[in-house]
Amino acid sequence: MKDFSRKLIGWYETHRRDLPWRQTTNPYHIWLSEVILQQTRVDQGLSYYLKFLKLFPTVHDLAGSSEDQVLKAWQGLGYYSRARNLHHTAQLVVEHGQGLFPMNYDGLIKLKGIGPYTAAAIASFAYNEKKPVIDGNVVRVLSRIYGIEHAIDSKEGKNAISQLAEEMIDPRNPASYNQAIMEFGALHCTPRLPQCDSCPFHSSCFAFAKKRVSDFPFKKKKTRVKNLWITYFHIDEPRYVWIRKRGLDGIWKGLYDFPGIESESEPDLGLQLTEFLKSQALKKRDCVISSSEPYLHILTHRRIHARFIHIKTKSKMSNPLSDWIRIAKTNLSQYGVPRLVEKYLAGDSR
DNA sequence: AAGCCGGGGGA
DNA sequence: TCCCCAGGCTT
Repeated sequence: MKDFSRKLIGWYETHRRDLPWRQTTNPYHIWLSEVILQQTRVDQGLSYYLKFLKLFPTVHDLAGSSEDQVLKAWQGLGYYSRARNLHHTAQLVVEHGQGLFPMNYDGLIKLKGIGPYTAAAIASFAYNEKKPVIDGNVVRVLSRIYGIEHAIDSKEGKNAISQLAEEMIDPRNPASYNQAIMEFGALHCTPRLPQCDSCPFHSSCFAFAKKRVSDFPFKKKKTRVKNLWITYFHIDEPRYVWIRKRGLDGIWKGLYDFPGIESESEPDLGLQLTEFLKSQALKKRDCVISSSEPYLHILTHRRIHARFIHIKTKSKMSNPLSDWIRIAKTNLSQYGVPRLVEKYLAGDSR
């Protein structure tokens, strides 16, 4: 619909925020910004975008770094698979594309970490290809205006939205249209308290006409939260500290933390400490032991109850597990750690 | 289709 | 508290 695009882009031109990734058509810059902004607010991602451009000015710099360096730079932003995929894709682009990104949506979406949204964003912003972006903002705007009565996390809901998005995109200005509809959702047609009174689509919005704005969009499922208890052993030798790299497929994969024990019910701290000391043949009189206050770390799908047991000792561990790493304390800051550990280290790690 | 993956902000 | 954020991957 031509009128929709005209009004939308008109709104955008007067209300748009001045954001650095809107000043460029460089696919590397666009890709970086889009991955950083996946499930992440602009306010939260902006400083990371600037930091990444400074640390890794080109895709060659990113590819030439280590995954650990990328994860360290990503520390605190969450969803760390994004950082691992970013590094992987940078290396692939350098090795198989001479540092050039694929020139269209179909090529982009084959890359790790680039799904339908990100491929459409890069294709439209960098190449002006006519592919509609469908993010949380777009879903909200379209579902309200058209009154989508299907759950947006169902197949029917997704089909309805993507069909509408295809019809609505402005073939003359795909890049501007995509920027505009996302910005409109982010600033005007917000999840709560949208500014319907001053909305340019006031008279053509189904949800507003029916006084059902808060009904759209809706989901069928909500994620449920599981409790997780972690007991960390902060083994503090005079010049060294033990850490471990998190592997497998769980939370914080690729980051570092302390050796520890995880459980889905509340553990017996005294027992865990006793068994730890026994396993390392440590005598209590050879250590200074203190326990941190409990840390409650709230995530979307987890409530993590963490406790840091600080064990100051001059003894060397007699039986470290295979994934433990002994590093100089002065090097600890080079390792990417979860926010939880970062907070502990910044606070009462004495 | 459903589950999993972080961290933070707004109401 | 609850919901959501310029989503994507795995099972």
